[in-house]
Amino acid sequence: MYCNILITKPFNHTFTYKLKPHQSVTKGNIVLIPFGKKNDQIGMVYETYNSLPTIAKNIRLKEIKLVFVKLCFTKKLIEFIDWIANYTLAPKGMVLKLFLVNKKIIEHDIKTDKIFSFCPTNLDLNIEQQKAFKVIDKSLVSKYHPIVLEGVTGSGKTEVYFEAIEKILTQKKQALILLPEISLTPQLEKRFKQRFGFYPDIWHSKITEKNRKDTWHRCYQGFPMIVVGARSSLFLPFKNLGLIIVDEEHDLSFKQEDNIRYQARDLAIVRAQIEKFPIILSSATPSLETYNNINKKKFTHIYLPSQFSGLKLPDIELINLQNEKFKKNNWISKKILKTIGKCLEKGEQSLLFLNRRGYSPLTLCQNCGYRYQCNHCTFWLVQHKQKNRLLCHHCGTIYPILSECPKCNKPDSLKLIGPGVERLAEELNDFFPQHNIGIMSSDNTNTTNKIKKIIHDFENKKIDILVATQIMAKGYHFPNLSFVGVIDADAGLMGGDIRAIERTYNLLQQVSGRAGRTNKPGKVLIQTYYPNQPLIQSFKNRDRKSFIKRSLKEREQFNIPPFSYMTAIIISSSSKARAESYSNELVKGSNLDSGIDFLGPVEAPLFLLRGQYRYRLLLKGDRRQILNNFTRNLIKKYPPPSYIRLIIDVDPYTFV
DNA sequence: AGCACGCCGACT
DNA sequence: GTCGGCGTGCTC
Repeated sequence: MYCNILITKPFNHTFTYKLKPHQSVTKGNIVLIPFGKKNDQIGMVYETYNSLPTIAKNIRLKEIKLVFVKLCFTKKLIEFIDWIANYTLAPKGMVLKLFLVNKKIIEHDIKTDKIFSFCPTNLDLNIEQQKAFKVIDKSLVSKYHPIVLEGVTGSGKTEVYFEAIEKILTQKKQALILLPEISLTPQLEKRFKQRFGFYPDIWHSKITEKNRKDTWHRCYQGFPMIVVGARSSLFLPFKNLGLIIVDEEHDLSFKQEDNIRYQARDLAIVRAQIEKFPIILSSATPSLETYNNINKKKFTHIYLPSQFSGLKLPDIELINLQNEKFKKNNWISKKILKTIGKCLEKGEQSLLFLNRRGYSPLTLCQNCGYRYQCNHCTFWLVQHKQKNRLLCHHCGTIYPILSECPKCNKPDSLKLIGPGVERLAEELNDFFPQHNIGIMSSDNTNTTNKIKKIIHDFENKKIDILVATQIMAKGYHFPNLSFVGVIDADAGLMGGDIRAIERTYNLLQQVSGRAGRTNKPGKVLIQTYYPNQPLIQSFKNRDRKSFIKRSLKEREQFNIPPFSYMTAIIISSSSKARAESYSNELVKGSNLDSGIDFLGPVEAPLFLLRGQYRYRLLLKGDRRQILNNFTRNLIKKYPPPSYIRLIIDVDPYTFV
């Protein structure tokens, strides 16, 4: 007997192997095989033959080393793998690798000593929540359309989907809650425990090897369980999955941008379709794509109004920076300072939001104008005062802070342009020296203990004013926070990136949602140079509907997603000339009558990244399948030489 | 993706 | 002389 095996390496094709006399396999079996110099690589049986297949005539076939008899992927799971590879244009072997993770997990021997015990509880939902749950409940049995659960922060979306999970638990099935970021898991874990009395399984890149093995195998065995996880948990081998929740559906982190490129939320919808179970997309600010699907009646829409939760929405006010006179190296307006002062008097906390890490985003020489730039990337270096260094936020390279200009050698000539969170904290300190000012950014929240400490300090009023980046915009609940100041609402509106506008809107909404959540309404002040900008206006008037409507209309006019399909091809090489000439070859080689629009090649936004020169091509078409076939044929016709690295990004998030 | 083979520069 | 840089090609 012979079989073709898909290996967890970047191949689209299978490799043929011989079976040992006593072995037998079926499609989906996980096996250990010799491959190249290694003699124990993991793979999956993809086709089986009773006699030698013709393709493998001139090759010395190797034998399968070991068949994991207990491990066999189902037809539906293989269908899902094939679908992902076909859609994302990633090598099938790499897609398989997402599911098989690593050898240690596969080889782990399975023991089920855990006992599943769960007592249903009856929880009080308010009228609106009950109404919402009724819609979900109906689809839990009859199903099919993905359900969008929309409601502002604090309106009780979690309680509603917990109710659905309870139902899944009583049916002894499995459910998955997908979160956009690891940092959100502890919060949800805690709430879950409070609600259900036991902890869910956690799955993301930082869990321990033991938990990883345990969770993977219990998923595979179909043990009743709830998994809370980041993107990668979508690739767990659930045998008995009955529901997926995608929390913070709109979050751009669901789009994986390194390694294999995929949109976890979109793939979750596909998995639900293939395996025939319901899926709930939960968000305070559903994405444009999702709204479009609601409009087209592909998704069911549930809206949770906030007024039933006793929640008071904060008062939003704009500050026109054009009328503001700032002292040198000051960025906080008088009105914000005054409001913070009032809060401090009342013993309430404030938060300043600026989405910029470090002390200063740009350093230049006052004498010769030299700008500090990363040696490997087209990117300014960011000054970090706390860690006393310059840092490239793209590749992470650390540079020392020099006392003189590296170009003209003039001492003490360096000037720091613009603020980061560290610098704002310094400014605040000048005004409120007797109060505690905290900083929260990815630089000081990179371990769970550090996060816990900051959250704890803020909750216990050891911090009076917190200066934070977007890292705090998600999920945290600070009961005594009554004021939020946005330092630069205009950041992210420039640069022609259409998604940036949507992102800014969401960020503003999330950030201002932090203000005054318990019984007293909060205050939000927003600094902007463009108070009449449509986005700013619709945000101030809480008119997200018209914002969405206008954005969708714009996209329809320009025929961009979700009204067309795009694929980006990123061509990179350490040689600029080689990258350029291969890019041109691709463009010349493409048939102009194909109905596919071709843009580029252009220098990628980060032209030099980690020492690689990068060009971008953008393909646009009306149908995904046609566009994908076109892309596949193009690459087949012009296979990249080994000195060129190709990244194919299906549904790219930046259209530059 | 790994890994080995092989061809060039710069060290004891 | 050789150590090691990475460009190139192969894996049933």
